[in-house]
Amino acid sequence: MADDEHEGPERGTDSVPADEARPGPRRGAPTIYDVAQVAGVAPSTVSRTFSRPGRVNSETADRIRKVAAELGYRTNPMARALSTTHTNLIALVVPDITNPVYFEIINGVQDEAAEAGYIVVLVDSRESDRQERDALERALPIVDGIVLGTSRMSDAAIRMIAKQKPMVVINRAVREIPSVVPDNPRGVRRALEHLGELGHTTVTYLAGPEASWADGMRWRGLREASLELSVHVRRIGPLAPTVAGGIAGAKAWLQAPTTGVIAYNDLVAIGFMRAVQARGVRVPEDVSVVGYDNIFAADLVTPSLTTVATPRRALGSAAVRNLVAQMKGAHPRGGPPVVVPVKLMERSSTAAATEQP
Amino acid sequence: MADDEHEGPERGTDSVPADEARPGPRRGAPTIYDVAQVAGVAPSTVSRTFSRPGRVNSETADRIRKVAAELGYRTNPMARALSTTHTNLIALVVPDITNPVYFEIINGVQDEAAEAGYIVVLVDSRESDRQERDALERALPIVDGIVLGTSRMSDAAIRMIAKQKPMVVINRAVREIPSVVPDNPRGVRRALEHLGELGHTTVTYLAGPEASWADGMRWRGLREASLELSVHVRRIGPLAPTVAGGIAGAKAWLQAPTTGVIAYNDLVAIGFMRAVQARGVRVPEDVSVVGYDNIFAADLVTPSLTTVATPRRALGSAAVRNLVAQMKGAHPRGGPPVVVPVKLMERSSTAAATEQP
DNA sequence: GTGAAAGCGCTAACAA
DNA sequence: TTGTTAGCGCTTTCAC
Repeated sequence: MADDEHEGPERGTDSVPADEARPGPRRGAPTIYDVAQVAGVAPSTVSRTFSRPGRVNSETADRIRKVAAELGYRTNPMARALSTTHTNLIALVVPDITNPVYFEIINGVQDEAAEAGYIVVLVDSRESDRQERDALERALPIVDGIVLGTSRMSDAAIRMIAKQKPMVVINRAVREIPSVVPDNPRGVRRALEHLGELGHTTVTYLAGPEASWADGMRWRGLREASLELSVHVRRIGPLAPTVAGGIAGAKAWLQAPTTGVIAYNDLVAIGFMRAVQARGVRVPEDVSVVGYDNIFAADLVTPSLTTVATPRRALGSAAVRNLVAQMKGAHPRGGPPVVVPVKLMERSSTAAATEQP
Repeated sequence: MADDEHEGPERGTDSVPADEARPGPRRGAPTIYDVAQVAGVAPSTVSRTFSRPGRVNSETADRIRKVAAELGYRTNPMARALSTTHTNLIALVVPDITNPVYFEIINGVQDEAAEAGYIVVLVDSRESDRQERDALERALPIVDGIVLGTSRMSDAAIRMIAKQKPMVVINRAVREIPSVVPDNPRGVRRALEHLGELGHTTVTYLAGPEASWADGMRWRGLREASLELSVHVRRIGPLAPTVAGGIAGAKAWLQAPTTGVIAYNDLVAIGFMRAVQARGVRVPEDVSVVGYDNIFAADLVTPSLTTVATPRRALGSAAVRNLVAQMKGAHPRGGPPVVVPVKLMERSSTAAATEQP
């Protein structure tokens, strides 16, 4: 281990009491210049070794890598970013981390991003247009691309931002912007089919927030399916996409009950069930309810909730794949959204229709 | 709108078919030099205007800001980072985003970080020591500090990293490293007290993962409280901190039932309830169960779960406050952990003890 | 295949 | 208070 003697004194200096070295950037972290000097090559060669392997003789490269390892060299991301103008960061925007729907999306995004060598920056928009724009504005200059997971911003605002950085939108279609969405029409259709097969002739749709693109899609899909399947659908809402929203929906529903109910999402469905159960209405005996999303809690409540499972992890990873392609130079395809399939999870909150409650 | 004529031709060029302008860094984004020139000052003055307001004449500053606004100047974070060596990014490490326990922590961290002008980078360690180290290793060079939300790494590994960047640990105490933890001893004590008051004389503790620092704390707290309160405690485990873990725990518990059960966390409690209910055991009539954490689903299950609420949002924000102080130069205080209070939520899964089931 | 040198955009002494 | 001048560490032509 008789190293290059140049190292001697410096190492020695380095080993003063660690207490002295307060946390922070390592003073004198080795740079390409240090490596270059020890390896007896030019800095540019060291740079190439790490940024363009292959553009350098494999023997010199080996030597350089060895020296780098010995010196503990790590390429400085900021310096690299300054000259290349990309950071290997992507922003993931979600309206509310607290909403169980996003966990899996986050996971999908994380996984795929990690695989592609990107780090993700979380932007929580707190369900607010303003917050979302501000937070995004702050993150924008440091990221290479953006995944918009269910945005609350206007199409115009979204397009504005998409002009500045590659972007892909989840759970929403915005013209000219690549997007990936679950197969909502199919989802609500399956839900309605299921209820129809169980003999329900009229079902109530507990609608989501007015601004929700997905809600529009679902309601439309429901109406279309309604015709084909000759099941009547009614609509209550708009409702907040939460347990509280479901409770509010229940109040309205009690005025004019139906034997079947399809909710905007699982949270609403759960709120609805609790509220009607509290009034003595039995689920599924008196009313069958179908949720949407298949969140974790759907399988925990009593009765367990029949629901349309959206492939949220797939949504997240598909989005990142698309984004990475864009960042690698592919032109953003303004085509139709990528749609990923959904699946009906039949559980215990639905049963054959009996008489009107 | 007769702008500076210099802009004319370039703007024109800029408005060619948008398809041509592939997404990416705005070509020729204005720099401090552009602003300086137009404002008739030196670049350094522009720099100061934004990085050290106050160190520049307020009139010139106004003028500069005006020009900057007109030109659409935005300071380049990468360039700034390169010369200052800090990025205004902090890393938040959580073992599993999917675990409901972390949502609120994430929120607390996000809020406090935003307030302090930091952006958070999410590092999901997938409950794996390896993954955590790798991911952290990647994020390390670009962040100014780290919040470790329930780490799976060894104390030594943690200390290693803390040498490089300011850090604060949540849910765990590591010597020499600032940390913030919930009042676990108090939490389990309250749980046991509650059960004791209800007449339970023997309770089973459904233990968490072996590697869990919190589990150790809770078990220890339980044993101590057991003496004082003269309630017998038994232990089953280690168990995975999941619904599945709870189901496994139920199997063991059925061999030797007790009228009271305290679970490592809510997920375990929920799994336990489901499993014993499936065997015909009634909750709370036959067995009272207390969870830990008060996750969202705790109030959704049947019966709703009595549980110890940990102030997770407070945990997150306290951690960031401490971290920011460190990054601002305060020496990391190796003192005792900051402990935040917990609270017992009495719901429907606990009731007076009857005979042994 | 490798080296020399010019930036990337900003901050930070040091002068004036 | 403001200007001048070096860098920060890396990438990237352009020669050799």
